[in-house]
Amino acid sequence: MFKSVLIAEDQEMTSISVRKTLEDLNITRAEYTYYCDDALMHIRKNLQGEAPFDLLITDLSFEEDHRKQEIAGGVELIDAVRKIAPNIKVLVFSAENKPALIDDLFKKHGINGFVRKARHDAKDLKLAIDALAKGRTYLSPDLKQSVKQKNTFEFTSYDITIISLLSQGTLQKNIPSYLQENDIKPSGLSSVEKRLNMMKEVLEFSKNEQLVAYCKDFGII
Amino acid sequence: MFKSVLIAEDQEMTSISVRKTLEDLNITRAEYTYYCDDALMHIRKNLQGEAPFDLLITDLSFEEDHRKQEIAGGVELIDAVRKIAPNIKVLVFSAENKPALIDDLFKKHGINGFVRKARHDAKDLKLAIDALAKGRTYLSPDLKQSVKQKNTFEFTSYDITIISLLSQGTLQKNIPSYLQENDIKPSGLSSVEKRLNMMKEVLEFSKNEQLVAYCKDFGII
DNA sequence: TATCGTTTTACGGTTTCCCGTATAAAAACC
DNA sequence: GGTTTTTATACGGGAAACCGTAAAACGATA
Repeated sequence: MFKSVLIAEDQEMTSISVRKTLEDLNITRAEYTYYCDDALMHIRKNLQGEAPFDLLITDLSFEEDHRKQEIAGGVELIDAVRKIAPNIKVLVFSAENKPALIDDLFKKHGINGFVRKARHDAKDLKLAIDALAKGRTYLSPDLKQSVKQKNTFEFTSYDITIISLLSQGTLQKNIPSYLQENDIKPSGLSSVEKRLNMMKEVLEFSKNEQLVAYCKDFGII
Repeated sequence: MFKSVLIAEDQEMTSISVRKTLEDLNITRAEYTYYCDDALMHIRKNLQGEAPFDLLITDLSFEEDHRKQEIAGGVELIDAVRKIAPNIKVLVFSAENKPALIDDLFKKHGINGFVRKARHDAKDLKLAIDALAKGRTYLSPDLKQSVKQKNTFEFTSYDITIISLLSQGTLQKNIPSYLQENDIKPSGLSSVEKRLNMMKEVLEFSKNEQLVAYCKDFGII
């Protein structure tokens, strides 16, 4: 089992229950921070000490307040931590439930587990910590299907660029000039139209507004 | 101080910390439910008993699962509870931070306190319970300003209908026929255009796609 | 280099959207 | 009841988006 755990969570109430959960698992050495910057600092400080952290439990969204932070959210914190402590296990504890996003966390940010803040999250969290301690990964049961099934369509970065521009108010006919300036190819208006049509056909949409709504819902943009 | 408290909260972790908070305040008689229907049942059952509940602490959003529920969310629960137990104090504990919505809770649904799930929510919750016990109302400090200032733009149900239709792929020119079928007035195309223009002007947008993205971001649709 | 196949771009016609103005209806006021 | 003010609808010209087709550019291969 883990010897030393760090909790990065800005909600006091949730932080308290996570600590209590650790106590239940007989993990006595746990520290907690309410800010991402503090979390990174704690980890850095204990790197060479007698008891470096072997598990980080972190939220994804942290609220801004008067204290200016270098690290804005959980994803950036994970990347920063991984750079200085590659072997620490990372368990994300968040209310997020967008499959595309969670998939990314495992594949691109190398997290070891994800527990969603939901009905049985206390039990879930214990199971997750246990699984991670045994070298396995963990994903909340209610998410397992949705992440696997790879929701219908794989958006390329090109697609995301186009839809983002639309959602920011860029005129379709002005997208080519933006693409050229950023050396993105193809940049022709017809190519943009073609790609949009293709996306809409696959997803059975007829309007750009639907695409934007869809991408917002699944955290793609 | 309160004698008997009921907690309606679907997240196990949060429910645990709320119970712990009550213990800290020496409130020993607390029950908890993970579903709205159960909460109403508990209150109804204890109405005539020796210790009817004098405080309800409830979340707003409850997730659906296999158990079919009559009461879908916190707002409906509050209304239902108020009908059978007009004197119970109601404290909402939620991550919600839309000023318009919170304002409504106090004015139209007669809640006594609102604590936002945020950085200092544990301290906040204790202060709130104490305030309510003394017959006062309570609102999280970070919300006090924003509720007053009624931020940005107030979407009417008419606005939301229009933007929802767009996000579902309805052609703008077909919106009038939908509005007529549902007896929504005004139903003219010009009126729809006018309203869309007005929204875009206020929010400094130029395209419908931006409106859809904005409404998705703030949970308006 | 020539040829084939694919991808990208250019162009034109049609539909939809955008926006201003004019008319019609309703509400408020005297 | 009549007038003013506000609100809703109708219409039309121009811009943007949509969609199919044709031409051009590109890549791989021989």
